[in-house]
Amino acid sequence: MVSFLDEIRKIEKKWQKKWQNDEIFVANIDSSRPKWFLTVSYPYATSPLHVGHARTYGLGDIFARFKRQKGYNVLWPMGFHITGTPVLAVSWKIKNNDENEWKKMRGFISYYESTKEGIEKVVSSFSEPENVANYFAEKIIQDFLGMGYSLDTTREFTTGDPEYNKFIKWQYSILNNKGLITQGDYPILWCVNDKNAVGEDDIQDGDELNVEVNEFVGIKFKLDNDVFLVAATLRPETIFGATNVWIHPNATYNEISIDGEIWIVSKEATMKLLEQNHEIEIKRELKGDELLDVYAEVPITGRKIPVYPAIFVDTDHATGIVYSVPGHAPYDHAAIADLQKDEETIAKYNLNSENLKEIEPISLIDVKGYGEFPAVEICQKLGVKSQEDRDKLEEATQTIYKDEYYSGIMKSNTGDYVGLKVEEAKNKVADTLFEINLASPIYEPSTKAFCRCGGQIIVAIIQNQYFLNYGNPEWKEKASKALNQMLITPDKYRLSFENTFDWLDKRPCVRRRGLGTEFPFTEGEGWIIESLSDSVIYMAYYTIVRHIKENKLKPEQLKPELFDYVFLSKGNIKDLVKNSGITEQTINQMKQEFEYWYPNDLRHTAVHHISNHLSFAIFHHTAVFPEKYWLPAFSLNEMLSRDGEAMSKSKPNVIPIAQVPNKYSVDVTRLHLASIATPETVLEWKEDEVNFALQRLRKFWEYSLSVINVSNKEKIEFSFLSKVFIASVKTNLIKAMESIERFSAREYILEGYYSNIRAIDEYHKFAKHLPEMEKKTALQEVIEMMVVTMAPAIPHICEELNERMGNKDYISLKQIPDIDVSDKDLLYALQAKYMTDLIEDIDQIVKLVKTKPKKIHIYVNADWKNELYELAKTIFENEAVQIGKIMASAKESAKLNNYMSEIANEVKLMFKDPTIFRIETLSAKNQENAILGFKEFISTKYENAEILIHLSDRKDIYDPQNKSQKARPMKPALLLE
RNA sequence: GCGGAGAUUGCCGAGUGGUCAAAGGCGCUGGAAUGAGGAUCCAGUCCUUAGUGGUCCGGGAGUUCGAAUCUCCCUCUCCGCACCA
Repeated sequence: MVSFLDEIRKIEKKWQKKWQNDEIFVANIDSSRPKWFLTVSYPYATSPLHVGHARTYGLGDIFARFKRQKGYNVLWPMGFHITGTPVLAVSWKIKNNDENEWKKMRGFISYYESTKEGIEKVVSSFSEPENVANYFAEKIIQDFLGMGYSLDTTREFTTGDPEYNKFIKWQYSILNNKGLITQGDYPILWCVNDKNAVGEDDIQDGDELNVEVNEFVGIKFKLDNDVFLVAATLRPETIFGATNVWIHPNATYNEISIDGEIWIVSKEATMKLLEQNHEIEIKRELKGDELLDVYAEVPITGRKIPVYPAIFVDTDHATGIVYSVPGHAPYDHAAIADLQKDEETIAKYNLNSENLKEIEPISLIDVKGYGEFPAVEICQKLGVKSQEDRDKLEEATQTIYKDEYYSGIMKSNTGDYVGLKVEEAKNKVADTLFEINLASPIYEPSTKAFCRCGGQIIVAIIQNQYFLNYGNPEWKEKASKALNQMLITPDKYRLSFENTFDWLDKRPCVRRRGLGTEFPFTEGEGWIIESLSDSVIYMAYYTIVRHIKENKLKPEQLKPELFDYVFLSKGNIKDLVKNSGITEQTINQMKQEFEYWYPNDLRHTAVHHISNHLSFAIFHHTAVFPEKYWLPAFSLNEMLSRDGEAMSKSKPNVIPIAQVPNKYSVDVTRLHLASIATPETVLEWKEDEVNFALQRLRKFWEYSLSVINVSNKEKIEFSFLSKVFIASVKTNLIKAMESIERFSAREYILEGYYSNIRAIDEYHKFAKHLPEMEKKTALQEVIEMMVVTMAPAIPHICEELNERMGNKDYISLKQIPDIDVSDKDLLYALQAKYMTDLIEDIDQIVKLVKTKPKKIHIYVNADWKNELYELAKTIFENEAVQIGKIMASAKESAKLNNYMSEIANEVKLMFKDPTIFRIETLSAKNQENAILGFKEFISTKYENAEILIHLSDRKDIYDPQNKSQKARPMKPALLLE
């Protein structure tokens, strides 16, 4: 027997093939229909995609399909990102026989190749970067089509295409013309061996080390001979507590002439400074001990302090010279304490021991939780014995740094900075020092790190680096205006954009490494446009790429004037034809297509792009295009995790898209991914829960098949239960349609699909006694509505059902009709809810009494109670609920003032739970009708108990326990006998 | 560091001023079916009760006729910030 899974898997493949063969998702200009242009960010082609990506693309597909079925001419194209370093990194590692990379790639390729030889062959081919990109681009598209995505694949391109590079150059010429590109110095991580910039990829253990650039303040301590000892610090505010300077006695130092001054720094530091944009000449080399016991002048305070030896000084860290603040720096405290009792060293370097003994810590910061000298305190607390207790000293330093930074206040001995928080003082002191030219920035990596080539990593300053100036006020303002007009969904991400916009400033936009478009203003110098610039206006390129390919246009034909004309309507077509050699017809086609499709109506992507590419996309659109082409809407979703860890390409917890069709099923996975959580939550993938989607899909399939061939020749008059059923389904579908209009795919599926499956279940439960033909006809009506409305989510199964219903058209292209819900339908839906509650109540009591009732008396409330509830609802719609007010109003009501004593009691009850003033109620008559409609079901459910309905308004009803009094609208009273 | 988001019943995850004891799933318990298991189906799953009552949404205080939802404080968790994309 063929299992359901096998069957739908076959169906999925069948329809994908048909869609492709008939090219039903290829989009062309059609001015008779409104257009809708969707983009989902193109994937990076260095690995196969996984179900986490399928969450993002799957949502996009639901939107695209929905719009298509709502009468829009939908364009959803796909391209590939291959620029930047990743492709090269993969290739480099494969070429250099990096074991891990080989292993990783073998794993990836095994999704697609079945033989060992096949896998090896593909991986070996990755030594050529273009093979990496081409292979994965092809596989990713294959995976996408295998998920049933309704892509227009005729517009594929990669960011490495030479034609595309022309487009990016055009973008940069516009940005440059508008003055949005600026130049300046910029510190970067740099390998001394390669003489090149490095990224995380290039650093040994780069992902763990997390190396950053730190800016130290190199403070200049003047010696008598106008030479400066330069001590670098992250805490310039402690300058007021300096007691001495530390030098490593055995290390080698250089005296250098730098930018017109003479400095002494460690030999290693000299080498680093050479890369940091200075004029440097090395005068001489000297040993540390040559500098001991001389005096240096502290900037700002002007005090003279001695130079002492310390072995904790690391000459490969910053300048290799340290100024000592024993009151607030644990290392300094430990070192000075060591030295003061170290007669041997004092003698060895012939230090003036009286002066040395006089050195006392200086207190300059008030810190909560500490006394005068925090460093001394913490060293005692942690039991630091000497400057060689490195671990403890590290810990002490971290703790003090944090505590002083957040809660420290500058003391009275700190000149202009008295009373400032350390957080502020730190920068102010640094600024002052820079101003009076007694300090200079020194850059150093946050951690010692080495390049994969073995070279040390330092910080270099790139001069005249190019930046995109997102800080440009006019640009920012324009972008903010664009943002304010946009739809962002879920809306909570709007704030993230606003914050990003706030801090966005200059961003370096050229790179030394990686694939990409050559930077047009420094041709031949080896500068590449940074790769995010490839991803900000490329949506426009989709509209024209087909014409470039079909007409085999050459890159050199794609002159800036062409793009100016097509995108901005600038220039003269005759000249353009002459200059480019492209026909007038082709140029006009490109222009028309752009103008037809643009703007990009919705861009859907994962949230982690907010702070970069999505924000940049807004910026660049405002810079390049006129307002009518700005981006109107973004929709976002979070990522996917498994076992609590983000599913990411480099981890073993991934489920590749390639395995979805056979491991699960496409429609099941689509349904699950879109409905299990709202887009803004990180979704945890659980196998067990996928199964739920499968069961529901099967149920839908079976229900559908059971009515597919039903043909009802005579018109069937639906009974109450059937009407209620159809009304509930319609109400659910209306909610579903409203949801998907807002791009809430989860609600759409929950309401339109899961709720309706449940409604069908319920109907079958309640309507057992109805004639078969009526049940089938009602179900058929419902299934027909569901097949067309749910096709965007589960297109394959819906196509199949549509076909089996005898239709020749594609459900993927079929219009979703407007669903009418009449007042009558709303009433039915309310009655259904009323009955669900009532049956639950009966159930509850039956369980409590533990005997089987022979008679079930249902007491429907007196009419005046509805009147009272309605009155309360009106009065308290917008104001505080008060008992006196309702009594007074009731008294004035002709209908109610006869019942004032009962009302007094009722109102008291009502006030126990003021929420009661909000509910929708049913009149006694409508309650009765509902109960009558369900009477047979209830009776059967309780083993043919007799159902008796009593209207409390009637005089001589059977009511031995006076239950009728307790009946409330929507809550009838019960008596079981 | 800078900036942001969040904490819901055994777990995941909806709900963001009013039928909210709080959807749905998972798990668990019982039943149906079965050679057994799995899968499936049905029912139950805070406490109490011939019902319409109590307690509850990280902890504490407050606003309101009414708070999971709003405000303040506290505790904890997560995310983004690169010559990565």
